[in-house]
Amino acid sequence: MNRTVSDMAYSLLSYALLGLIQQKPASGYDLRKVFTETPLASLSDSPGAIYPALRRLEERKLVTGIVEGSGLRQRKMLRVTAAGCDELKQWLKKPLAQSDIAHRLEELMLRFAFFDNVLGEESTLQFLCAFEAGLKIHIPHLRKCLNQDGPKMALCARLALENGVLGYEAQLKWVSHAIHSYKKKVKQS
Amino acid sequence: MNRTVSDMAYSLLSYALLGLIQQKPASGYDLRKVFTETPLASLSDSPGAIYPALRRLEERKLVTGIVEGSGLRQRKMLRVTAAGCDELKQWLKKPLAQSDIAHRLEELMLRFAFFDNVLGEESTLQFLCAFEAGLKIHIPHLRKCLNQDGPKMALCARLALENGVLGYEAQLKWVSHAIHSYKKKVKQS
DNA sequence: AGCGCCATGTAATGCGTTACATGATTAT
DNA sequence: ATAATCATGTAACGCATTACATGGCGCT
Repeated sequence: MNRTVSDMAYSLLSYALLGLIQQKPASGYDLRKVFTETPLASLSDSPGAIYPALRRLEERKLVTGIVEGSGLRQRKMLRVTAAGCDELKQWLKKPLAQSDIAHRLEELMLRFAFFDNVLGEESTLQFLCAFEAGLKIHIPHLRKCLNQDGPKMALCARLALENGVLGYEAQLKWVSHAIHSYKKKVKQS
Repeated sequence: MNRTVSDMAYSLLSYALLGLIQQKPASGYDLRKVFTETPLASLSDSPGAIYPALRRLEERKLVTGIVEGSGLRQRKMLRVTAAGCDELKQWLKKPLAQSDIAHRLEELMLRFAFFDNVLGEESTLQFLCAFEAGLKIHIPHLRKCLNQDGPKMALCARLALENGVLGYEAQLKWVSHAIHSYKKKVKQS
């Protein structure tokens, strides 16, 4: 997977939590519900994952928590610090590598979902165009694999590979739709 | 993610290795190359993941290794045992849950890619039909989210959600193509 | 009175990541 | 000769998983 420390200072879960808290201050319980109830996020909703991750974010001063305890029954509301917002922005701005397209599509989409109000219009369009360009390189490569090895492969294996190709082609359709939507919005503002 | 021990006795990587070894006896190095060079498998190709995983498979008697050492420069060729083949079959035969469709599509496709020569035609078609049925439940659910929350969401977040929906719709197209291909093959034999 | 939800955690365990290490063989 | 590839590992580390634990609150 060739991922070095500089690529990922924090875990995906941490970034997702950071992004959600940035959108709207929330408690650990709120965040858990996002992962259990909403379709986005195939991330862990278990308290054993979330609370330690939040503690780490707090230790590293990316978020701060204020206990909203009316008596007992306390709720710790978390909000991002300036450093946290900066760290999030760094993550979102990471240039997208071809290997991200080949192996980490979910991470790319998770990042993109947090672009609003953090990255500007220019960066967003840049991301989408880079994504489109990457897909246009990756898809022919996959098709070549399919044409070369497909006839030799057993049926299910070949169908699974075709599934991958069709998935990427759907991504390509999406990205041109996304670019169109985004440009329309830019013009309106 | 609600995954209990009975759901996943071994890691995804372990099953992928087991499946590949079942297809064709291989050395650790061969298996690494599969993960670095072929498009299928977003799994780790690092020796620190693969060799320990192979050792565990050997300890648990799911594979056996014979050292093919012409002098030095040894190569340990691994092949599945009867127990290993059985364990693989158990994994492949697991009934697919709705949560698999919502959160673990990659795992489903990985499983499907190993169906050839392990599961029969009936199980394979059953899997595809269950997958299709699951998608037909999941897609309207996602669409509903999009229609309800979409207007309230910021643009990138909404586009990311749309990306998910389009992805699942591509899956639905694929599955009907796959069922068609598979039925054609069954008739021929 | 008891059940389910709110709300936050901890402990043991297993596994993947990263980085390091070793040595043989083939190509240039 | 020396770089790249073959081939297999180990050690420290971080993090997710699983299961367990605690207690208040609201409803019936």
